[in-house]
Amino acid sequence: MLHKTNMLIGEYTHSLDTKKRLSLPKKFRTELGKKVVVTRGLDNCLFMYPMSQWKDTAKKLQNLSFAQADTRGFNRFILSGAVEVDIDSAGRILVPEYLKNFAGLNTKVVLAGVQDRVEIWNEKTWTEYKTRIEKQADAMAEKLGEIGAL
Amino acid sequence: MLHKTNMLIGEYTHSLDTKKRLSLPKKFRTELGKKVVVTRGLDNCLFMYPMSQWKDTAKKLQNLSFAQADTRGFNRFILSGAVEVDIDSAGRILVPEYLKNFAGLNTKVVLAGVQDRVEIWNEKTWTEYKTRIEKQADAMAEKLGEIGAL
DNA sequence: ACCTATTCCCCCACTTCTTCCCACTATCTT
DNA sequence: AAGATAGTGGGAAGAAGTGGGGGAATAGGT
Repeated sequence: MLHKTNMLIGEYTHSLDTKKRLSLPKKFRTELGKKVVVTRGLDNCLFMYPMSQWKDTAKKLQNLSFAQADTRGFNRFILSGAVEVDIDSAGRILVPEYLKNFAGLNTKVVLAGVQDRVEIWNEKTWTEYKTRIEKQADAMAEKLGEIGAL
Repeated sequence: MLHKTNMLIGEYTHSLDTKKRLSLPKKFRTELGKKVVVTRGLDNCLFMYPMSQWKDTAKKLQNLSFAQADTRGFNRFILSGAVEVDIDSAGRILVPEYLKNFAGLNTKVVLAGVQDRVEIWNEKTWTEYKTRIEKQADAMAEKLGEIGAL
């Protein structure tokens, strides 16, 4: 299913000001539209989806089995934290207090485009995560190559 | 799969200027078009793809689930590291700060054509890598010969 | 229901980085 | 030797990110 030609990619460091405003990178704005959904993400970051994309993602989550306690928990984790936020005239969003706390955000924030979502990270957490991943990347590529995914 | 008649081949040393601009070898330009994607590569270099080629790669990555920690990490590594850059009137691209840092680039940079992509290396890292590989090449050939790959 | 206090949003100003354009040099060609 | 072409460098206009003030809206308490 192809929605748009562009996907969200790239890494940008922006700052969260005292009013909890966060400006989005210019490159993301057209793709994101004027309203987004922000939610708790995995690995201690936030996920931000364009509205169109969010609907697909929410649907996928709903299709996960209700019977299992762990997927039920996973659902709650993602869905209960979701907020619809609109983008102001300067291309900024307002990050709710509880999400800011969840991701441990302070002034320095990293916005990372990953396919159909943007991830919002505390800068320090991000760099730590990245160095950890970089070490594994070569081995990972090899493994994916073996199963023919790449 | 070859789409065009030319493959990207050859090795060139160019310089990254103070504005993080990098001119592409003339030989690559027609093949690359006027827009490319640059991303984190393996072995500490950067990969540069023509748009057409990138789309294939990106599609493969889409199939990796974000529910698993390792593929999630690999996705972040590649996708958040990717940038769509266009080539200016002088045939140069702009290398983002974080990619420059990742590959440890300074002024001397090597551009190496590898089939359907161009790799961008710190010159020193490149020469070191090459000498290391050359030593292994004989042994490698033997191994590949044994399993009938060559 | 009213007043107060806080949050939020729009607008404007400032600063820094990017982008575009032009110019210089070196090398290769004719 | 002159001309062309590739690679490199720098200056100036423009845009993107950031920060703050004031008015509107919302919530909360009495």
